[in-house]
Amino acid sequence: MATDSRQQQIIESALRRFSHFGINKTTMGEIAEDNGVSKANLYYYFPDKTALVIAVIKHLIADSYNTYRERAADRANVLTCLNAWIDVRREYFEKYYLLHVTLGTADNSLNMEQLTNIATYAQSMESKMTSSILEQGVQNGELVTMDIGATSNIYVNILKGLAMVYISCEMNKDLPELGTFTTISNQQKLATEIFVNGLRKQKKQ
Amino acid sequence: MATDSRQQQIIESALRRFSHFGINKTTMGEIAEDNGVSKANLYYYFPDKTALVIAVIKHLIADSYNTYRERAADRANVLTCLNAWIDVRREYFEKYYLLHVTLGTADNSLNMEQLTNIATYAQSMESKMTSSILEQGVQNGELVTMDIGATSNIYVNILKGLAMVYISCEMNKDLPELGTFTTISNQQKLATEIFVNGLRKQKKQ
DNA sequence: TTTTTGACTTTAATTAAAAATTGGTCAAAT
DNA sequence: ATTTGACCAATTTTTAATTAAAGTCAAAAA
Repeated sequence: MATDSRQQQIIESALRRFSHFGINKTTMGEIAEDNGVSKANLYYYFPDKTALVIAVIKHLIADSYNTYRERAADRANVLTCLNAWIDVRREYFEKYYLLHVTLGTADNSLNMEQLTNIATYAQSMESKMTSSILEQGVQNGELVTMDIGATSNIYVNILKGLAMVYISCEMNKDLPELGTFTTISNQQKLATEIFVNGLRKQKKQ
Repeated sequence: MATDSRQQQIIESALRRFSHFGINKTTMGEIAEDNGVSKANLYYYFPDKTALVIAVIKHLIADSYNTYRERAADRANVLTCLNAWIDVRREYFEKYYLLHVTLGTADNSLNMEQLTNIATYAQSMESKMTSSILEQGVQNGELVTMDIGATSNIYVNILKGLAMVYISCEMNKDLPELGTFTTISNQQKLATEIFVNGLRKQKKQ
């Protein structure tokens, strides 16, 4: 369908603006201009700005999971899988940093309830993906049996929390220092190593 | 010294106001009134508002460490020590929540650089305390040898990060739900259990 | 000398109104 | 089915006026 591909086109152009200038500083008029159509026409494809933002985020979620799957097809153990996932996370976080942070400081023109919902959805997707990695580890005999839902949930929150800790330090500046994203993923990997170790089944000697 | 005890008195009254109304909504005039002295006299004891805030925070840090030491004198293993520390953290965080959060959204009348410094100091103190717990665990033979500085550092950031994750959800409301603090400390304890497990030395069989 | 204060200055927060921008709508055109 | 110019309502941004609070100081009180 032509409508569908035009929607994709709009989503990608919106993503560019959101990640360059943030959500609030990107107007529907500008996005329309970028696509060579009128603002009114934009509203033929998306009912409101919130819907467009959500479409962009869902696009990003799907994209990052595809990237991970391509890359992690042959990873054998839990630690390498999680490290690969952390790398993907870092790349997307660094690339679309402004989109991420401006989600938290959104305009009143955006529907905060819907934005909260999509954030919850994103986290549940991440927890689901972590679950499947842990699940595999349990079935391999690599990890002890555990409450996989609760464990992956807390693991995701640990990653998220570590990112927040280091990002909050750079909040005064307009954009964070280049090294911050690397610092975050390094800390996340260090934490992951200890965390996975704590779930590891002891080899019988 | 009378001056010293008067300072202590001012610190305690300021702490009450800071934790009830936040730092920004507490004026030096009000603190002076609470102590039955003029505002000008307050500036005889503290050079500026920032200095008073810092004195209050240092008081709180010392107080919480004393509480921990009293309580954890006979704790034997690493996990119970860290859990005891998490409980102390929770009590102080809940009690002085508004002081904590208003530190991050401070007025321009406060010296942000000095405030950042005291926050860094607080974290280094916490890291030091965690270090001594881990150190003891290593010497007990309970934990493997490790880079204690780096490990305690990341552990403190995990605790801090988990708190940030759950607090950020309640940021829209004026004050967070009652259960949030319990949720945070429960998650912190769960993470701690896995974390300590990951540092545990394997018993020879 | 140490402590205290009233009166003062300066800086920052708050408020209110005006102007500009932007999200969103709709009938009509293609 | 798609597109648009013209339009409205709501929001943000700007500006200036007002208020309030941080911080100072010479002089008094202890």
